Amino acid sequence: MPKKSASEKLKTLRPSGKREENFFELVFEVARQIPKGRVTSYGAIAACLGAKSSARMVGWAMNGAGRVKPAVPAHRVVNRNGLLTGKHHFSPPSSMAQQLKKEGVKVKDDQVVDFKKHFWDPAEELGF
DNA sequence: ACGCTGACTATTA
DNA sequence: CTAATAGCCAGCG
Repeated sequence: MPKKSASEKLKTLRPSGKREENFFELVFEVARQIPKGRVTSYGAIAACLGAKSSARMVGWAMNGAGRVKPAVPAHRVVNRNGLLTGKHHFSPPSSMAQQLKKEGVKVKDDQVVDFKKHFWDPAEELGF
C-alpha cells in the first residue's frame, strides 16, 4: 500500500478555481447520459472527448462527481474489464455494486456480469 | 520546482 | 493464460 492516499483529501479539487473545468464538465455530462441499468468505461468517455489516452483523467474527474449538481452516477462508470475499481471511493464502497444491482446490473465479486451486454457507448449514443 | 501517486488502457514478454 | 512496462495528465508534498 502506498505511504498515503495521494489525494485523500481532494477537497480542494477546484471548487472555485476554474481551470480544466471544461474537461470535467464534459466527463460529467457524458456520465449523466448513462441510462439506468447501463455502464461504461473511463476509456470510452475519454475517447469520446478525444482524450482516449487520458482515461486516468476521467477517473480523476469522477472525484468531483459527488460534489457537482446534479450528481454524476459514477457508479455506472467502471474500468475496461467491468471491474468496480472505483468502489473504494464510495461510502460505503459496497454501495456502488448495490446501486448497480438495484438498477438491474448484475454485479458479482466487484465485477459487472455481462459487462459487454450492459456496456453503454457514449460515442454511439451521442451521435458519433 | 521536482517527483510520486493515481477511480485507466494497450502493448509486449 | 498472467505479469510487467509504457503513455497519459493533474494534484500534492
